[in-house]
Amino acid sequence: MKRATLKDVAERAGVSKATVSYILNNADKPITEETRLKVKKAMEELQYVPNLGAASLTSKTSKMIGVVIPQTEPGSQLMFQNSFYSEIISSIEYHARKIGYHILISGTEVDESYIKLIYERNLDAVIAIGVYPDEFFQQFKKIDIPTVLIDSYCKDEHFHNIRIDDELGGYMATKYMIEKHHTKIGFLSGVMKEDGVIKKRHEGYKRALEECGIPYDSNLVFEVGVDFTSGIETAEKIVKENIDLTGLVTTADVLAIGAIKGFYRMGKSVPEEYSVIGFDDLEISGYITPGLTTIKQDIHGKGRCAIEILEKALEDKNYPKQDIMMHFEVVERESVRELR
Amino acid sequence: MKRATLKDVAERAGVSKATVSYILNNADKPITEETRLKVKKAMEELQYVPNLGAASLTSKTSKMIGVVIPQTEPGSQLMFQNSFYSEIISSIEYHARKIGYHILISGTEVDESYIKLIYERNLDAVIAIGVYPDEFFQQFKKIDIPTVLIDSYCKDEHFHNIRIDDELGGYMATKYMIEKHHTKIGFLSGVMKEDGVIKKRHEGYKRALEECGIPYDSNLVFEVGVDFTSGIETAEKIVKENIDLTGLVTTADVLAIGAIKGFYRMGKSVPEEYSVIGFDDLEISGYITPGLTTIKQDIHGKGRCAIEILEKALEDKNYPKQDIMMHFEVVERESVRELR
DNA sequence: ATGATTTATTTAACCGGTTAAACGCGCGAG
DNA sequence: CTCGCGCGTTTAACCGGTTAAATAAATCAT
Repeated sequence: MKRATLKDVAERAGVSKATVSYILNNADKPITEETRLKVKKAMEELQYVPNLGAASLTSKTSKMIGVVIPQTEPGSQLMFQNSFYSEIISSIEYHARKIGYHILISGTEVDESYIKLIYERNLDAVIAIGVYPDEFFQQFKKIDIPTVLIDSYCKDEHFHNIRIDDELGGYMATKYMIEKHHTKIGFLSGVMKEDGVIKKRHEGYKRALEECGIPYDSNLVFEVGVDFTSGIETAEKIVKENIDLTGLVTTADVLAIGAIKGFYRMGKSVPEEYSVIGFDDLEISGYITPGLTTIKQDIHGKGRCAIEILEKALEDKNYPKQDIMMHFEVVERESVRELR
Repeated sequence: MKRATLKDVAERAGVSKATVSYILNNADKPITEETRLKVKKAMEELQYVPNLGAASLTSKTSKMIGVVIPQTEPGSQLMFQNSFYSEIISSIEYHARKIGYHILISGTEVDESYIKLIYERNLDAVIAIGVYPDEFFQQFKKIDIPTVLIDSYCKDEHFHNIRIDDELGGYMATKYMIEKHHTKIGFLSGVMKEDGVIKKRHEGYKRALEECGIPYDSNLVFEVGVDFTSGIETAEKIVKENIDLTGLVTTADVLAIGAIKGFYRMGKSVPEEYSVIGFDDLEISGYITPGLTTIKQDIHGKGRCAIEILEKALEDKNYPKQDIMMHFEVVERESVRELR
């Protein structure tokens, strides 16, 4: 009652293992229709399922793609602190499955041990989401497998890149506030890393202000963490310290949602007293009250695109490195009020 | 510049492959400290990383655990429609990693192809979250690997089970409403399956009503889907049709959040005009406005517990089947108002 | 001193596939 | 009639480990 192997199939069909293997992989070998049928029948009868692990031993391809996401808090149990990750991973998994790959998600602390995972499991490709220390990318360069970086701002042409024009995103969000006649606009973000997503958005924020003749005030910039709590605390601080602003541009929906909560806790309401604009457009953002006005990224598109690139790169070693810029747009809901 | 294999290590250390293998696996074999050191040194120098795929060929253990989640919408790209899944998976991944396992998440449509995944990848164990058709469990019984069912209500003693007392959960939520002096209490849930989670909670809802002398009214029971939209639509319907209730007991936070949105859209506010209680306590639930009063499940505990069971079951084939009942409690926030 | 044990290590078969090379065969060309 | 060739299939080595069994050396009991 044991599980059938390729050998069993071969014996039952009265052919050699090689023939079965060729048929299994639709290899480019001449096979009689008759033999093919015999073998297919045997597979059917034995309910044969190939052992991918064994196959990968010689074929050197595991049909698995690694997905790396940053571990903000080392040792944290929460892999998906930010729904952005779960949404993008949903999409990656879906499209990977369509082309016969499985994904292996790494909640690994970012260190050599991730490279280890690639070796251990013989991963065929990697998708890394987010910003990492340069050293991390150096390690990846050594292993020569197709790698897609999403939102990384790594300039190395050794990798495929998918990102958005973050500067423009920051600009658009700020501009939107200004169009609603806000002039005292804060900027709430995670910590800015050199050449990171957040820094770019911050530049866009500054450009929009400048363009409209609004002086930049560093007291209105809040560099915290990318989580609900940071949003709450900042909003509370704004109210408590009576910081003079009416609009808040944020770099993540979780920050915006937190800020709304913080204002509310201090007895202030959104958008009546404070306007808030998010970034990402998480699924939840349309369902909170008030609905969050935000910069909608095509999160699912990013996942799909990553797999599309890998599909080509996996079959053609010389597939040129891609640098994809995704589209985004403002979605208007209720968290920003038009002044006057 | 190729990657080192066990054979390379053996040669460099001047011992046989077997010795290296024994050392690698901390096998219960007598090995001189001297040899061990030599081998460790060689591994170090060659930066040896074992190939788990090759190992699993003979050892029959892949060090991978499959995680199945229900695909509500067939063909849906969204694997984590409900954050409940991403939260529990975070926890599973974290604890699995601690004991040296990786997880393989299946967004597979639930059919024979999942069983196929188990075979293909030689999975060592499976964790299935949610309710499935009986036929699905029958398939799992055939493959003899440790299986933990979370929230399944499958009575088969062939599996380990982790769940909560859903009847009591429904009861507590309803009772809570009643204690706040609500008497017209609706029940908003996903579709009830025979012996499913929702049915049990519904029974608890009825028991609480009965116990307090409140007549059960099937017009106040809304069996929809477990998603934001269903929540919104139901709330809108309640207002539009002027259905007479002041409190809404829901079976999921996403439903509750949707309902709050729906009420708001119809110009009604929570908790002033309608009180809503959720179920799960997702991370977001504490951060929306108003904060969601809900039945807090120990989501992370469920994940941890699943891995704890598997750890034991994997090392002891005769480890008895567990049936764990997790704890839960009401967390009070702002979505329920005390009447009068 | 001898046989029995124990300790440390090696041998070699095996896991379930893949794949380069070899093989037998029928057929058309010379 | 023989040679060369393409077709369909098989042979056998190999991938990178594991592990039962064998072996060699050291320790012990008698």
